[in-house]
Amino acid sequence: MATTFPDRQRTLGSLLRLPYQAMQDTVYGALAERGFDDIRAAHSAVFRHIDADGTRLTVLAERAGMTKQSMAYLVDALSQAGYLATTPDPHDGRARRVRLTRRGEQAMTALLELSADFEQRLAARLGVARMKRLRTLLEELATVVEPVRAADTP
Amino acid sequence: MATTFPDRQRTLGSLLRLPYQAMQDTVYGALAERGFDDIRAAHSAVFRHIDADGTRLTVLAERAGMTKQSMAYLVDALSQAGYLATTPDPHDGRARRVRLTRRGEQAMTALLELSADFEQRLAARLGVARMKRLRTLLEELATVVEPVRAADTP
DNA sequence: TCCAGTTAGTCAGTCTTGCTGACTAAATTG
DNA sequence: CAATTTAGTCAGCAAGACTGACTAACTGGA
Repeated sequence: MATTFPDRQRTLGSLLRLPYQAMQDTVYGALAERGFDDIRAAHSAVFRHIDADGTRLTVLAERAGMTKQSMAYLVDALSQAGYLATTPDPHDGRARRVRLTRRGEQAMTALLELSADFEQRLAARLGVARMKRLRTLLEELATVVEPVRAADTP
Repeated sequence: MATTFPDRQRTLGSLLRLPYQAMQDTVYGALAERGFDDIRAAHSAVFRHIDADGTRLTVLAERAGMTKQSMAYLVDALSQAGYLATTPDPHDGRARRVRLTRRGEQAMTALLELSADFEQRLAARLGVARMKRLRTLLEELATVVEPVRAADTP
């Protein structure tokens, strides 16, 4: 018999991870089926943070909370796959602006659609009202997370 | 000016990821400060799924949703660091039972404590009632995720 | 009972995604 | 204008996941 640890209740972490993982798997799986099979979850760090009129590599890295080398790696892959184009920054000879190509925009649209889809399917089972409350609570949680995190090392 | 994409509202995914990441960082950071500095977030796949009287490698892998090779890698690292001990299964000469050592139990206790701590600090800011509602909704969400995921490829 | 098939785990190699450190070239500032 | 900062690149490393091919041990049916 599996003697489970007695006091082991689900941590908040696992409650957050479960739906997050499921969503990732489903959304990126579906994205691949739609023909965007060279986009992986890690690449979302770019899509999430890029502006409509282009963004510098360093800014992308900052926003994503990673090193510029790591961001460069992601941008490189997406560029080679045709989702991004980089142009030199007219105001700064060192910098390059990273922009979405048309195909990049299509990918991002698909990504947002599929995410909304997944959420809607969850809402259909959970109840729309509940999903709305959940969303609201998560948004409130977001505003509260950073202070707690910062208070970590006083 | 950063011309953000107009219709970009937060996806459910990012709402889940933000607190999850923060919690991971905080909890595993604090765990390191308590002297368990050789335990990384990936190792939680073991702690989460191991039973008090030991568990087979393959079972751990199944529960964690990963290959047995990957799980073996994690178990190996934790064994070398003294958190796990493996004994041959008396009923099956092929199998090994993986168990927590005393130190392993201490680590797991710390892990659960620190997780509860973090949740409590969030609750203090969010309000206990809200945190309770959030938890309930996340638990309900969990029961609903698998069906939706399965319905993915009909 | 024995042999065919399944199961537990290992070995070897690969890929993805992050990191650090050292560097060049361009911009900024005192 | 020299010193410093900033943007990005190059090279190398590590963790954590994967696949494929394998050995040893168990199991069920003829």
